[in-house]
Amino acid sequence: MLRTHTCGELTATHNSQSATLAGWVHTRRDHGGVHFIHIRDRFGMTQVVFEPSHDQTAYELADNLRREWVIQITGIVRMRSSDQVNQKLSTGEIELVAHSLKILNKSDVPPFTLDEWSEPTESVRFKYRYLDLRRAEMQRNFQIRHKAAQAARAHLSEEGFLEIETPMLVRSTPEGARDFLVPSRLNPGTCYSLPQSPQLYKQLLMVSGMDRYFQIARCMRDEDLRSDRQPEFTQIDIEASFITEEFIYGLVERLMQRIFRDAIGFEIAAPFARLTFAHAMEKYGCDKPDLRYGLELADVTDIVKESDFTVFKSVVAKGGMVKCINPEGTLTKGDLETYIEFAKQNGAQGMAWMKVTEAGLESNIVKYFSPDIQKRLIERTGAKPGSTLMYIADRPKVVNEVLSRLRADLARKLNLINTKVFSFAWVTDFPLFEYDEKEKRIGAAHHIFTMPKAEHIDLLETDPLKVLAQCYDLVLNGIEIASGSIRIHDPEIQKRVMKVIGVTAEQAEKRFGFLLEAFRYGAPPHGGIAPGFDRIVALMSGYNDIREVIAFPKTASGTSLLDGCPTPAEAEQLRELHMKFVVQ
RNA sequence: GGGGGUGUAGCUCAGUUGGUUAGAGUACCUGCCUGUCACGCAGGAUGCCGUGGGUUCGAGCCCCAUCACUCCCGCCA
Repeated sequence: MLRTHTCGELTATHNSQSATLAGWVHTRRDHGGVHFIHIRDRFGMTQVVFEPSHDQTAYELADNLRREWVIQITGIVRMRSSDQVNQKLSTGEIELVAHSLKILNKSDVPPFTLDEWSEPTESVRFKYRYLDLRRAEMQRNFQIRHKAAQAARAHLSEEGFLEIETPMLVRSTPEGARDFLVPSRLNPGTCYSLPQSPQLYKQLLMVSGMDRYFQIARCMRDEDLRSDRQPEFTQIDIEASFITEEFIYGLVERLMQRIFRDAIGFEIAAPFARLTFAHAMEKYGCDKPDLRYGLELADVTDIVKESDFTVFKSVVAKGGMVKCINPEGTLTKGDLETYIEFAKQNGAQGMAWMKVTEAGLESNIVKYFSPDIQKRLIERTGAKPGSTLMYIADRPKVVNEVLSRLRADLARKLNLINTKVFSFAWVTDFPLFEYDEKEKRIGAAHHIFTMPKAEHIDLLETDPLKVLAQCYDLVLNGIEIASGSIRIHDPEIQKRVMKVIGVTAEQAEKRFGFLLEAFRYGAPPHGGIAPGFDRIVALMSGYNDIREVIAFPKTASGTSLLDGCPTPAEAEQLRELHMKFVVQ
């Protein structure tokens, strides 16, 4: 061992003992007659003092030290006087008086400083990610990530789940996200694909009688990226047999409690709130509402259609709706102009507003609303004097989209978000199908193996868009962090569902034949869920950007600034793969 | 695929209406200093103003194109 202790370990209890530390030079302070340095490793920092009276050789050598050099120091632990204690360091009560210094490695001048005050941009951080990861903040993030993974493993094991690996080279499926393809050398003209998720394999494991499966699984999707979407990401993939939705809710609530407790010492309350999809859309305008604040939407379609305001009336006449939000807090004329612009940019025709005062409603359109209608509007919205009613009238899709964004923006602007809270909610009772307006046809809302609600199965043929699914999302602070469903294990129901979305038996056979065949050999009822590990760790650590908790992330265009991938393939590689690139 | 933002010293940024030699902080180098801990003080070095083209007597600044990073929409069953 090149050290006797770590850099975060020495305290008053080690006073007068000899110790050897190894680590990086974090800072140096040359006082002429005495040198100080902070030596840093993953575990902390310790102040080292070089005094000529203690060791002339080490003192002179220390003069050459530079930031990020790797050194080994042996010395005596000494108490600092009370006025010299550094409260910010765990080792701040002591310092190491060096009598031997060995330079293990030098360093070029780093491109950015690794202290807590400098904020290099992402491009620089990603290019030198190995240096970025030396920063205390990043070291903390990956400790949290590690603890979260360990907690998930331990908890699921304790609940009887088996961790089983599924293949990375899999069959391409046409549904869902775009696949990454891996050409096969041994089979000219064919490709594997990288898994978008272990979905089909975990269902096969249920047919195999594994009963309870989990995997901390890497998933790859060749889609455009966002700050919360990387081309490869990690899920805590879970599947279980002979269960109902309630089992998943309880399991995941206990799992989340364990992860948050073990990783960041935070106790989260369970059971989590539950909202149906319909309720979420009505009150929040989206299927992943942030419940850290209220600001609920109110549907006033039935009230305003009796007004004389033609803008609202004509929208209602065309089958549209009118909803409003009533933020309390001061909104200036300028703010309202900004929000009208905001609404237009998000697809609305405009935005109407009324100020609520002690005397009633005020705005340039109030004259079109009778006193009775005004009273009913105030009642419906529960609006208090000082708040502002902001209306969007349009097709339901537009109204909800615009108002849910407006809601999020208002909450931020009016400082309504308690950032110390983790607000979990289950969103349930999603529709099984959705109508694709572009393709003019019905498609699966989740995936085609999702089980309809038992009481809605007979609607499959008569009114498929009314069929609700045994399908659930877990939302944390307005971000979807898990999604799952009870699966169809009955071939008859599977056929009926596929018929609704227009998949023929032949097409199904071609795409998922191996799964459907497996299901003919006694598939148990089963279901599962897949919490997004990166998102959970990011939120626990206080970020919205999952790149802060991924060791070597890609840029928004899917490249790596660190190693420069993707790179052109060598002609020889392509020849072996029986491939030719045709680049325009 | 569409829209927005950014690009100036190693790093983070400022740069006015187009006008002389492009600045600051920090990092870096040198010197001084025996109690600092984001040490201090003094001095020094550091620029393809993303790239290419254009307008102009003159461009960091205006115009066009392009690249990179980034955010949003589409996309992500």
